[in-house]
Amino acid sequence: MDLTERKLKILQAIVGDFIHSAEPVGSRTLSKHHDIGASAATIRNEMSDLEEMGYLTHPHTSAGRVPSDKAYRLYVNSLMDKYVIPEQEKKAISEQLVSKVTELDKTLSHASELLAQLTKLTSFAVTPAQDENALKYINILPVDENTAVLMIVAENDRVMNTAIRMRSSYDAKSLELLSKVLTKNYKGRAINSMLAVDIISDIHREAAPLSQLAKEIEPSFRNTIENMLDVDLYINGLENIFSIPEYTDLNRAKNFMDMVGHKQALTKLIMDRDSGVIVTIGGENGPESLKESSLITATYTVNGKMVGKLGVIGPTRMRYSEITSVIEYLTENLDRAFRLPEGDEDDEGRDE
Amino acid sequence: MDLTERKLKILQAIVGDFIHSAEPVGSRTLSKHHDIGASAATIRNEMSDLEEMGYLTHPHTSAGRVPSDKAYRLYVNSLMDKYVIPEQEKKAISEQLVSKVTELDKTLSHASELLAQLTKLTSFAVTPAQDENALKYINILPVDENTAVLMIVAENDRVMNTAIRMRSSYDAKSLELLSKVLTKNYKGRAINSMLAVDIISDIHREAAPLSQLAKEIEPSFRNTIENMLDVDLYINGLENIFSIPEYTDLNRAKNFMDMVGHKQALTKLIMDRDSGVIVTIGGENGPESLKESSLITATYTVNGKMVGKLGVIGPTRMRYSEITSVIEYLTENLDRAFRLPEGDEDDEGRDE
DNA sequence: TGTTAGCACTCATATTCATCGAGTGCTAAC
DNA sequence: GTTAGCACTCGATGAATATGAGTGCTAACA
Repeated sequence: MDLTERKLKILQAIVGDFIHSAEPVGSRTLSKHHDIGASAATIRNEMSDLEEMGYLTHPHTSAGRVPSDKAYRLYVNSLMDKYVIPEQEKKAISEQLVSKVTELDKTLSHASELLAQLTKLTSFAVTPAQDENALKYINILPVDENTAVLMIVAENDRVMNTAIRMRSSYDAKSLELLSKVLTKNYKGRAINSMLAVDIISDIHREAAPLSQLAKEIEPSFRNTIENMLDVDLYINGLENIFSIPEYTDLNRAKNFMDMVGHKQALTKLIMDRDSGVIVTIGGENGPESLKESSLITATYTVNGKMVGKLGVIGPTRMRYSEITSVIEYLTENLDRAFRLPEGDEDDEGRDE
Repeated sequence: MDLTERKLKILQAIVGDFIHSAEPVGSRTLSKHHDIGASAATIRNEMSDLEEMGYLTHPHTSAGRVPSDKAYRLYVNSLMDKYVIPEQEKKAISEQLVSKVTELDKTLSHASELLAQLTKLTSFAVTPAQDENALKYINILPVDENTAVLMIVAENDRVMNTAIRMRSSYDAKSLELLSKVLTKNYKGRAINSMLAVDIISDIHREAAPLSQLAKEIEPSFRNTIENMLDVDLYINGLENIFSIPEYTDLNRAKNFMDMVGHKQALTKLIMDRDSGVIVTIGGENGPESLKESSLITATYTVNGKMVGKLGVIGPTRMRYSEITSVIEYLTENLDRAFRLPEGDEDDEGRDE
């Protein structure tokens, strides 16, 4: 069976109506409210065909039709109109996101809030993954008699540090030397590759007198690397799901919260997605807990290098057109906010 | 009217029953299940008195009695039995909380998770406020030609830093000098008092040649101080409220999520509470959004100095005895986990 | 051959009504 | 002061019924 022009028109009308009403769509309503150019009876026949083809389902015999994941997919790919964001909303978004690059975390958390507010869904944002980032600088600084601070700077100037309580007394010169050796050794290496490094033997081989110190530093070093690799996940707008008919069923609401509560799993899921604005619908998401939800994510970049994600999660019946547009516009603004003001550097990722 | 022995007994029975059943308690049920030593009719009379005194209410004429906030308060203060935590649960808690002081954030977030799981309520934890903490060390390190890192260490060895993109070229000597002057000037000052400091004029007065540099550093300095003063709020167990009868009403659930979603307000509310295990019931909480909830918070200390809070939030009908015990035990363990292993320092706060 | 009107049938939802029972408050007797 | 007895209240439960949007099928039509 073919997807004729008319079938597409009907499908589009059904998806569009259902997205706004959350009510199964019947043939008569459709013929009245849309200019299909066919009677209710004809539409009924077409609907029956569409159901056979897997685009529609039937909650029960005497109810109207409801789009399947497959229908939403078709809708998103080719049926939906492009949503045009009103100028005043654009302006509001832009104004909210003016920021300094040093406050990445706050800006991001703010962007997530904004997204929840704009879409009236649950939104999230993850800080950029540092995995592939290169180490740039390692320094261990004496602070007082028994404290030093280990500081690791990545190529993108993200800094992470840990205070170290020194067991034995130490001398500043050794620390300085150790810092130099460490920087020399590991500068340029990807941060995630550092977990596999055995700094104790490396130092032992190269600068045996520093061995003891290296041993003492090692756990903190490892720790700091791990912390650098961690990303944060911000979630906002959980309360919004209560205004969505799909979640008036307590069980559904609970499942939703349960799923969102598993931050680790959610973070991984989000990070593993492709770049750009990506829509996944119901079953396409994989995990059982997301069978009735859709995810829309987008990628933002910091200074053209670090890459993070943000997006929304909601029922499969979602205002796809509007939301993809908003997310896209939001990330464009984030990219701009996260671009270095001037003093660029020896890298790609400059396009304006 | 007096709270006779019998009235107290009845009140205790009602609160105890209601906490577990969530159903209004009637006189007959009470006389059957508890050894009050009076008939249902007598109990009825007493209940009527208790209602008049404000300890009980009536959802409707023909329903049993429900405790008021005032009753819960009396119950918490003097009626409830002390809950004894089973040894095996104690062991489980202790094992979960072994930690290193360097990973305060992770341990805390973990403690919050654990608390949600143990209480089957919504839990939260805030990182310690740094307001009163003293500055110990300021350093601005050259990283490469156009980047430096500003690092501020507090007396308790919490470190915060920001990468600074230098506008003009700078020389390492000046940075070092500036660091020294800054440290000398501000060492020992409370972090929150630093927001009022005008480092530009201070430097101008003391070391005029560094003025230009100070100007360049200033925004980052301010920023870093602000970041140090920020606390994080972890929330867990949001999904738990769906198993609580009080929140099967969608509206209540939404209000709850709304309230928890206002993280700033919630953080402030938590931080402003007194030390120790504190219970506030319904209207005692202040804000309208918490009129039907109770909060239990406790204080943990890091190395006897920094002080943070954690706790749970749930319906006023809460297992107060069990939960206060669990929170108390948990914070004791946290205190232990956050105590420095050895090499103590020149300070108070050592008690074991 | 595709389209349409007509009609019987389905089934979730809303409404009404009676019943049930836990609980109260009051009275009168102990 | 305590208790038994009793009328009364009122939410909850459940059966019976009506409603109506919607379907699928058939037969007529262009």
